[in-house]
Amino acid sequence: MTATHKGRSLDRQMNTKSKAYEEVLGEIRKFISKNELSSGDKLPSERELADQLNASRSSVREALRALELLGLIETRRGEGTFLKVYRPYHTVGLLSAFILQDPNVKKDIILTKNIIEKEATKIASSQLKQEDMQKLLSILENNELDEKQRHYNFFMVIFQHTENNLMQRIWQLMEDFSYTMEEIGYNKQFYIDLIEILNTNQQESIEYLFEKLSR
Amino acid sequence: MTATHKGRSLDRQMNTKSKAYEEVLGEIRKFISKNELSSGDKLPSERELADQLNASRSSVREALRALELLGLIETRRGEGTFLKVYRPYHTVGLLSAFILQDPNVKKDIILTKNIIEKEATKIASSQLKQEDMQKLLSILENNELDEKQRHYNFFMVIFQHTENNLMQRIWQLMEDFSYTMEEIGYNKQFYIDLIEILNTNQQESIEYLFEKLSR
DNA sequence: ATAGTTGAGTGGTCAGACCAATTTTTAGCG
DNA sequence: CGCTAAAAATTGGTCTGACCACTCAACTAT
Repeated sequence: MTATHKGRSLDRQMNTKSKAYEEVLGEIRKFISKNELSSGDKLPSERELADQLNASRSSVREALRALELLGLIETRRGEGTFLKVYRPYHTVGLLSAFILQDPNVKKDIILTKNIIEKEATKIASSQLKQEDMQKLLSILENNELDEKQRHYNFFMVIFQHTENNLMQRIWQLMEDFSYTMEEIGYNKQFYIDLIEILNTNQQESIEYLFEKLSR
Repeated sequence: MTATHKGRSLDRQMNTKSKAYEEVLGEIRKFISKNELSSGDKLPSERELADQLNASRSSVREALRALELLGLIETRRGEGTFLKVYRPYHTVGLLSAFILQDPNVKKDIILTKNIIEKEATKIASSQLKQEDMQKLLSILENNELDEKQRHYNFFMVIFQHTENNLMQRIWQLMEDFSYTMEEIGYNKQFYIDLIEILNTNQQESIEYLFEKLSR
């Protein structure tokens, strides 16, 4: 009875029965790395992808829509699909509406974010120049920024001097999640102290300053 | 009822010309909050949603797939779609996979992983009991483990005492990625020293021990 | 009462058809 | 030859309808 059996070409085992759109996701990732695409570059069209990956256009679209919602790609009707600079703020609103208030997750995010900020500051401390300090000060003095924006901009400057993109991305993501929840600590004095420490190059005090936040 | 005019029922303004799947996303969110659904609860079927939201099943699926990729829902063929406990870990993993295309992220991974291991150790240090120390020792003495496995098992014990799932998840992810690249540092003496430090409760030395690795 | 069958419901995937916006090509004119 | 305007091709956006594979509950025959 032949059992036609046409499903995905490669379900090497039963255990890896991934869905079509997940495989498409993986293939797109491979394609990006193989061709060394970066933000702004164009991806093949949906029809082309479907053809090359041996999947239907619907499946390809499911993968692309998911990527779009995550903010990794941008699609322009009539033009195509493009890689995007990852900017988190977009997805948050939607996400937070779905997220149930799990206090454990909240605590993890705050703690981990705090650690990453501390380490980033330690790394960046030797790289910050006088103009960077000026930039940090002007962020503090800019009264048009609310607390969240101030924090984000402040540490954005710092992360840019860590030369560690991965850490910055992880941080941005957590910043994103914590955007909707009331942050703890981080009063204005914290930033002032931090700038002072950076100015006088007392790197050992960074640890101490951040430690105070956790309590 | 007029019935003609079939485009999206509500494009409140021209400026908010959202796509169908985005509106579906919003409608699903409303549905969830209106019916006070929480994790484990079942969503209407795809066909039902398509019908109620006046959209095609394709559009509904694009929205659902995006939610699934975000880790907000879970689908079981033959059963239905269910709300899931939200875990940011999933998203972190997903994003990282796309971020790691950059060739010089290798360095970033090693550095970041190192930082996380250090901080996790500091956090866990006060939680580790005598039996845990015994476990760590036995991992070191198990000659059936290769370097990678030893490292993984060793820190897995430590991360289990941090009570920070997010951090552990991030670490595991980076472990995965670094699996194919030759690791630096981490000779056997490192673990021995670390155990000694933990035994004698010299938490200040943790920082120093890890610092040596980076050079 | 039990075991086996059947059928309805659900997600997974696909093919094909239009529409709408944009780009590229072509045709036409000066 | 050069420019502009129309036509064609390309691309994303949406919808319809069709199967398949899987799950579960109702039904049936033993």
